[in-house]
Amino acid sequence: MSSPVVRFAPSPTGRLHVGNVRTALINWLFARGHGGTFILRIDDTDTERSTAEFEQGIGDDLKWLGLSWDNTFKQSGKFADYDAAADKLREQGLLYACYETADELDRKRKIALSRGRPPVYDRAALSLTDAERKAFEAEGRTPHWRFKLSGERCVWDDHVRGAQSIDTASISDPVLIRGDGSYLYTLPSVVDDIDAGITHVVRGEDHVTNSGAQIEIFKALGGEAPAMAHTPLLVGADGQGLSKRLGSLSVRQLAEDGVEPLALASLLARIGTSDAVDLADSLDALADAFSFDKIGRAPARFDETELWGLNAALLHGSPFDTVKDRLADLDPRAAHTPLFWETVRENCQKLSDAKAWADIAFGDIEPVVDDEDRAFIGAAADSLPAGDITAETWSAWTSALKADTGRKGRGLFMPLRKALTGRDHGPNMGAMLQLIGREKAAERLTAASAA
RNA sequence: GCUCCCUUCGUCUAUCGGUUAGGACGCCAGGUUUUCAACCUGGAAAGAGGGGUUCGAUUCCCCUAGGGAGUGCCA
Repeated sequence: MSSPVVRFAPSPTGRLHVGNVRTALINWLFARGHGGTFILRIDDTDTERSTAEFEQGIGDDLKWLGLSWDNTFKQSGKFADYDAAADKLREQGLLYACYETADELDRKRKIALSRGRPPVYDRAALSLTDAERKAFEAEGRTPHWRFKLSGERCVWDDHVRGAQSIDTASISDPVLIRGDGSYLYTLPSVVDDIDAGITHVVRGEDHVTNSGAQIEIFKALGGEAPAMAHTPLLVGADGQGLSKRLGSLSVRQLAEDGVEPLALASLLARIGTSDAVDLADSLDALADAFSFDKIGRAPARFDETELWGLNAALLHGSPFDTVKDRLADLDPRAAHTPLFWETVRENCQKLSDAKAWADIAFGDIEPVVDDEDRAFIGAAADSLPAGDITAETWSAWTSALKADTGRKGRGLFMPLRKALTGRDHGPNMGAMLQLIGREKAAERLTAASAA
């Protein structure tokens, strides 16, 4: 395949959530895997709802995930191009003025529905006389403009869905220009796709009907429609649509909750595909493995439990150097020695979990001791080897305790763990003892045996 | 209502009419270990339901049920 050119086209009316960032990721992976170009297009034709803040936020979300773009532009700067395209359509008689109000259209839809008919626009405006048009304009109505669909079946070979066929007679002629003269997304998208030389339109399957109409617009504007790939949408772990939970599943929220970018990318790139969902080494590795024909046609389940599993796996394999700075921000004590991270990472699902272990290793804790272990802890306090605590201290100490007390296994180790860390689970005790240090260890053991 | 799409172990999926229906994650058990984790070994676990077509259906067709999407002067 010659280098593809793809685009991700969010509208800056909110932050990215897992659903649309997945579309961005798939576009990026496809481009990256084929030496192509990834364009970020800001669809801000809806000037009412679009904000510069959201635009910035979307960029931040993409960068956080690790997606960079080769080029970016905003639709709000290209109105002249859209005007020219609209003229071209008018010349062909494919763009016609309509005078119905939103309420009237709404009523027409309801009537059609109540009669068991599909709510397709009846093209009443097409048979308006000049006098009628003048009358409408005299009462102050400004027209909105619809594209005249051919009424034929629009077919294409979708990279994900296979052979597609949309009966354009069964859908309404799309409104391209609002009554106030502003553009809806339909026409600008096509104009920009032609202009940018987009070779593949990759988006969610909520757009398949749009594609039917837009392919006709591509043709009317003299362009050849790009290849199309419509991916199934995401559903929640319960199999239900994601829409109600979108707020909590924003990229920003997930990042704040401690999700690592590569964990999210690994999950989003693989769910709903025939590849196993596991942690990828890098985005590039994901790109190498990516292929449209691995994507299934059923909705893909986005399961947060799975995400956290990947997040933990990522952290467990992260070397100290890669997290040192963030650890220092979290708690300066956690970044002093690689031993700390190497010891506690196996017990972290998110990086911030290390904070609790730093408190246990370096702060003050409440030792935990069961009554029947009190004497044993007392003996342990007395036999703590003298001198600095090294990697060997723990095993020397516990071996001696084993010989002296006859305790072994869980009965030997668990009381020590609880007395030293205040918890019944946690990282390797040999290393924890080193981190805790002689002084604090002695204090805790004494406190536990006396309590 | 109408249109389109989908339905295989708990989950994501493989299977291009004939398979002991395979894999991954998860789960369970055993092993190892010092708890957790990791690791090793083993195990349980699936064709939504009903009709066809066929020598033979998970696979093809129809119906039903369930799910997703669309049906906007949103994108």
